[in-house]
Amino acid sequence: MAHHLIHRRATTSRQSVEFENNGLIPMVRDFKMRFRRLHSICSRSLLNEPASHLRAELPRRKSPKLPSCKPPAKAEKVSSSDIVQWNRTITQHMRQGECDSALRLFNSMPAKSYVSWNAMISGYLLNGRLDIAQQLFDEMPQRDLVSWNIMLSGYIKSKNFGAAKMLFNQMLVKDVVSWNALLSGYAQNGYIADAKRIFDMMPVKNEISWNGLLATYVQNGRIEEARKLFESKDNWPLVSWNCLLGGYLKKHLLAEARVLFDRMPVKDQVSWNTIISCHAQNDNLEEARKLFDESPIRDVFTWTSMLSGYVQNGMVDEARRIFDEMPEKNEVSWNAMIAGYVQSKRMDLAREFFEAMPCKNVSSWNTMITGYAQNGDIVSARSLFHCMPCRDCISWAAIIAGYAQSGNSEEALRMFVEMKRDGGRINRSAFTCALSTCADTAAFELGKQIHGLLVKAGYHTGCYVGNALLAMYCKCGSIDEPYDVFEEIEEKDVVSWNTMIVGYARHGFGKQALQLFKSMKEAGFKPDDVTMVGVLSACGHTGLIDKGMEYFYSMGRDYGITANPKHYTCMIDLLGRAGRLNDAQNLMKDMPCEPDAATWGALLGASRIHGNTELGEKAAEMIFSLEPWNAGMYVLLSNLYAASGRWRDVSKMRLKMRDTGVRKMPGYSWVELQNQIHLFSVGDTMHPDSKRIYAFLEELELLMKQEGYVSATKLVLHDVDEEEKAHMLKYHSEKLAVAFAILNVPSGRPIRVMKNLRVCGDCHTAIKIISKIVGRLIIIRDNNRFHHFSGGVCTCGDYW
DNA sequence: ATAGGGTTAG
Repeated sequence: MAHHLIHRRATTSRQSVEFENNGLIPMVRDFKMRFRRLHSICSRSLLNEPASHLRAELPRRKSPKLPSCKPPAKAEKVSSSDIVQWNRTITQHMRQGECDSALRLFNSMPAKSYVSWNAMISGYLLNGRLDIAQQLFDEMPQRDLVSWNIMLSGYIKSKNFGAAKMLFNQMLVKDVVSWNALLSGYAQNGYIADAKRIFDMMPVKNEISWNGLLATYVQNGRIEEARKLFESKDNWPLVSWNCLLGGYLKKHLLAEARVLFDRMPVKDQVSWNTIISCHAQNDNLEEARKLFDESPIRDVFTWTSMLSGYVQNGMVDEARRIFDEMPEKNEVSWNAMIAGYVQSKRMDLAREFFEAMPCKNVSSWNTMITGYAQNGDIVSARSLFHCMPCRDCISWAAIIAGYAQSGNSEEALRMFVEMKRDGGRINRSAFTCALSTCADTAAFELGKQIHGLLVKAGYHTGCYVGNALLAMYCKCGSIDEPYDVFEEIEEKDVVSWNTMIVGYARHGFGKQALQLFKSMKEAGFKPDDVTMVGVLSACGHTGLIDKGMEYFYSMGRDYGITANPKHYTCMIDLLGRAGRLNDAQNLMKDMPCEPDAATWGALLGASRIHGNTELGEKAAEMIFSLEPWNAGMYVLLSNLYAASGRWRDVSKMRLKMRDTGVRKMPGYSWVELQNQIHLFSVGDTMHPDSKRIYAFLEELELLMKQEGYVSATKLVLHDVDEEEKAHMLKYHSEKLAVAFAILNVPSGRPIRVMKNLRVCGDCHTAIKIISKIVGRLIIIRDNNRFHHFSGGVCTCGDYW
């Protein structure tokens, strides 16, 4: 386990609140801040780079020849048209990524204007050098409004929204460009309501402002609001038409997109490309092809849209034809082709194209890594990951997912920690992956720390990440925290609701699950098959037999959901719990699909609880034929025999297991304590605290006897063979883990124990009483559900 | 000559 890897607890506090005062900050403060910043930048640059970029002189590296413009070397007076010419050249150089030669020009200018400085700043920002841009901005003798606006958008583009807001507030004069930039900052950071507020506050609006609000809605998936805004006004410029069209594309609203496209008064190449990919991505390749042929111009985007349309529809050979036909290819086209081969599991061809690709970028590497990982070749994925020239957050996410999916959770989490240490930005997908790995391995402590990082990154309100976070808490045995997470998800989808409902159900909180189901419908969501599994099992847990039946029989009519084996399993469970074994059997006979092992398992469980050995045997036979390797079922049947005193059959089962070569998976229970996993097996004496644990258990037994508890093992010992007897005399792993946790988890905090198998019945009874004696909440996760023991009762209602 | 809005791949 990798839990010891992060020792420091992540802070969950939000970043400090930023001030906002509409730019009415006194001059003095502005200068003081500026001075302090300037000072710190200067001393920093003395340590790192001797600011050669700024203090003029020529940078060390050789730069290409300068364009024709000759600087007037000896001129004493510089005409303004000369300065304009210089400025223009600086911009040209910057656009070609030639920062050094631009700087050389700048340094050799006999006279500079605002524009010269601004062009330099803007150029550095264009080339990703926020640090130098900032330094120049601070050093320039005077700034005009454009300087401020350049810096403002620079901060926003480099994801420094906090700095952007500060800068905006420091601006004494603002124009519509400044406001528009701020608006787009709010939009890009997902602050929809704030963006609207800014829009309403703007003293002057132009068409870019209107488009900014429209883009806010589109970028954040609020397509309905975007549509409403768009229809509220006429005369939108072409970009806005394209913007809404792009929104429809993202939401796969093909019909809406088509209507809008046909309504467009003017269409440019972007509009054609968008509508083509709209059709291509929505299984309408014929129409896409027609539009492709109709399109007045076909640029790389047009061709690539078509290509990726074929790829997305699994038509990799057609994609290849397009690829070969394309007059011009860029890295996106190559990557799409590689992705096509990856998807069709032709990794050798993907590799061939990858090797042949002249312009590999990070995405090409990422596609290959993801491909290898998804095709189960973690070794190749890993080797590409290690030799790629530069990694981004997607590369990390891909390798983390690869490890997680190949069952190597430990390595997956280790990579996450390493990625964090690497210092780069962690994207949503890496978070989601790491969280679901935590969920699978019940790495609660790490999961909570990741939650802290999520809040800092501002991702916790997002739907995908939020759902993963929610699932992590549910699967790690918590039920209050997930609800908080659930509430914080800003745009809940069906999965969010389902995760929460199923979470409640698995924890035995049937009432809450059904309440949430009600809210879900009120919120306008249409339940799907997963929702109904949650609802039906919640009904089972709460003993609402009739209600459950009603939901089961009406879900087709109300929501168009056909019952699958999972729904039937819930119903068998529900009827079984109520002792209605005949009804359960009849229901199974009525199933339109063949019952699977889980469904028979539910029947076996019901038979066991109600002591119906005959039915249990029948169910077990079915399970053995369907899943001969399912050791759990042999054990279950064996327990059923034991409960009815059929000891000979118990040993027969043992023989049968031996003959079929099925090995009972050894039972383990574990407790996570301060980033360490404490693992226990039956009768375990390996733990350093072993003596204390056993002494405590004996002490507990005395108290439990006073509560009327009689150990089931003591009752049946005389009929068990020697081996079994020795086994039963020992404490089961869950008891050891619970005792250890009571001794070590600070009082007031819940005790969480994980077990890889079903909780033993005797232990279940014992732990109920223990929860009462010690006055603690004990939560046990077994292989398929949660038990919350408190005050002598368990949320499973003694049926699991 | 410098600042604000839209489309394609992973």
